[in-house]
Amino acid sequence: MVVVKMTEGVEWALHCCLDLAWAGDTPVPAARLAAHHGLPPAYLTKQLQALGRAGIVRSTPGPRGGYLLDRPPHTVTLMDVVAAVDGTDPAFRCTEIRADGPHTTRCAIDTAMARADLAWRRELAARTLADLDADVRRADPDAPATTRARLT
Amino acid sequence: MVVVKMTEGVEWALHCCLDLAWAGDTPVPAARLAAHHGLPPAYLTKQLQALGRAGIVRSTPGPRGGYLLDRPPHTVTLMDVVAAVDGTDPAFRCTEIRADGPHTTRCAIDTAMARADLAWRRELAARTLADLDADVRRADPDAPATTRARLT
DNA sequence: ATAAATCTGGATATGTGATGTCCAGGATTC
DNA sequence: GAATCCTGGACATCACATATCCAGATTTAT
Repeated sequence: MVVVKMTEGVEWALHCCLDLAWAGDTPVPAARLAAHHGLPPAYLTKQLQALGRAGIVRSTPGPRGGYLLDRPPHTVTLMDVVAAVDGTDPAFRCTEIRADGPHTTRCAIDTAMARADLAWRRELAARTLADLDADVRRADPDAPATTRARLT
Repeated sequence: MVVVKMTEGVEWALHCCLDLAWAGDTPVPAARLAAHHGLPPAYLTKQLQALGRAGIVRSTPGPRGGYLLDRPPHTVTLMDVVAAVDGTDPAFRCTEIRADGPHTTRCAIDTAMARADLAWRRELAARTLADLDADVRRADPDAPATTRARLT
């Protein structure tokens, strides 16, 4: 059992969420987002659909359609995005099944790993898209406007 | 790119470390450890060798040989074991390479992820084999002695 | 109405890395 | 010298992230 903490798809999804936050209420087609990041459109689509199912993003079909951020940036945590894309995988589960009788208590290793996993999630849940936006503006105040111009 | 992950090998390595702590100064052959957990011996060997290279475990060849824990349990953190088995992988690296000039500052997403990863590692570094031992004894005071008897 | 743009969701291919196996060599004990 | 056990590399296998494709549905624009 490999406990995967994060896939590349999360990184893309986060960048796109930030892009959509900057794009405001102008829908951005998946193809444009993909081109902006130099990503394969067909795969990015999957991440966007996952974000849609999680209620983070909304889509409108047809010409002038595309994706919109469906919640205020300060209400979308990084954990929300990770959960949407990588799934809300069960945390570390110790696979040990010793033949020493019924396990009444949880394996100590399992508990320790779950604690570390929780610390990781807590950190991700403590930061939102608005925080990322603030970080970017601090380093490069023009980035949001530039991105918006490129995407809309 | 899968960023941070944990392999099944870590779980096995941790169990074996605890087993060796209980076995005291009696060497335990890899084959016996594997049988005790119902694991493929040839693969467990790899984890044990990794632990050896990290200085967590020591081995003696020949009859009556096997593996020994090479450090006091309270000096071996879970992070040590994870690093030994899964490698000290570089933390999350944002792969984004936009064509908008040289990146002087680190990507905001990268920073946020690194922070979460650090929280995870810190939690693992805060717990040692001795802590696990204490947890197990609290739940089942006989477990260490039982395991020791089975392995030596 | 018709055409164009865009999303939806499933089927499927590809590639990487974890998992698992095997073997020839060397060290140690008896 | 024989048996036990570790070492390290080469190799096979398998799961899953990554990537692609396509037939349908939905909306906008003319």
